[in-house]
Amino acid sequence: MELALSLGETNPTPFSFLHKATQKITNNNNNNQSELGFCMALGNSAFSSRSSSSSDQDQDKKNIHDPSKPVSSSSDLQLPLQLDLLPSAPVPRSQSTSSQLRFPWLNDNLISEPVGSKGFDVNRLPGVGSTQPEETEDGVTISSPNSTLSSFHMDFCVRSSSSGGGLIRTNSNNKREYHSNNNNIIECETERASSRASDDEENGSTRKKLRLSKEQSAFLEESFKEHSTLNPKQKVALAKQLNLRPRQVEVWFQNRRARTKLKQTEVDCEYLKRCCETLTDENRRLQKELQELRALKTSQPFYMQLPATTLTMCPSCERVATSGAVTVAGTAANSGKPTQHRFPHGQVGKAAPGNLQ
DNA sequence: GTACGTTAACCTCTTACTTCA
DNA sequence: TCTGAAGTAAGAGGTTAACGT
Repeated sequence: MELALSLGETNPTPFSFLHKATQKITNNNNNNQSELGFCMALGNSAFSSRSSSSSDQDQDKKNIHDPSKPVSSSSDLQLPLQLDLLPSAPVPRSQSTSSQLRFPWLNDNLISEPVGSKGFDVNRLPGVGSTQPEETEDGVTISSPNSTLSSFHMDFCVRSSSSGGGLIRTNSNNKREYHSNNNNIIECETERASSRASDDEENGSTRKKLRLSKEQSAFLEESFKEHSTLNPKQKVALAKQLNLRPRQVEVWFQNRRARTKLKQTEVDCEYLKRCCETLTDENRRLQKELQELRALKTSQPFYMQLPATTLTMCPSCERVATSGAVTVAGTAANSGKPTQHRFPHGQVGKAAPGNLQ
């Protein structure tokens, strides 16, 4: 993390990640026919442009120009990584967990569906015969919210976290829950499921709340590290992989970006607070120095007859060489030669002409 | 080349719901 | 058991860029 603070200055910054931001602000100021007054930027030093593949050009363009985007992955510094979310070879049904487990409400038609492509998940109703839910282009399942499926009671617990499209989770009470496609949760060994289902049936208008499984979240998180935005292909692939609707993946990424931004804003805020405090202290110190110098000016007018050319600033610590240096410089100024001040950092500063006011 | 409408992607704000202390 | 805070999925509305006419 680097912080760059530029006051009334448009010089190139050593902070590479600031270049774009500074440029942007400068451009804005140019439009206003005024110079940049204050520029402060905070960010990850890893910000850098990256080449983009043709397929991801649009997304990458956005990624590059948005400094708010987190750059946590190595892919931001390397060649673009093609995110292939589809398994290289489809897992045969016989190897999948769901093939070994049959939910009581699943008929053979559904069982014969490939796991990854179709079937039963938190968003899709397991269709029964011709009553299969319609799926829109977006993958949105149009189905009755008042499915009776959720009223089934799980008489067994499944080891798999995701099986047959439905989601098996372990809740805080160490009870397994089955998240059916209309978001009702069926618990193992509890009566809660049926009561909840009946609640849902009572007010079918209430919005169902899906809770992504840890595995789904982790997978999405990994994908987010690679790309904070998704192109349509990636979105669909990811949705397929996780048995979610593309819309859900889209929303997750939106919320994830918002969360990242919020956190970054908090960090920025904290940092700016500290910077503000530092600058306030510095300002106080400089005011004090100025007062001292003014006092010196009034008490020792002899020196002030000399050109007030001796106030220098250490380029390293940016501290003004104080009264001692002034005295030396002033004396040297008698000889008309520029004064050399040895700063504690080993640099040698040259006294620049200027007025002490 | 410019203006205008459409569309898709994204952002921000908000709501509804879950979880946890 | 109740309650409030925090976290989060999802909806709504606005903005912006790309594209076609």
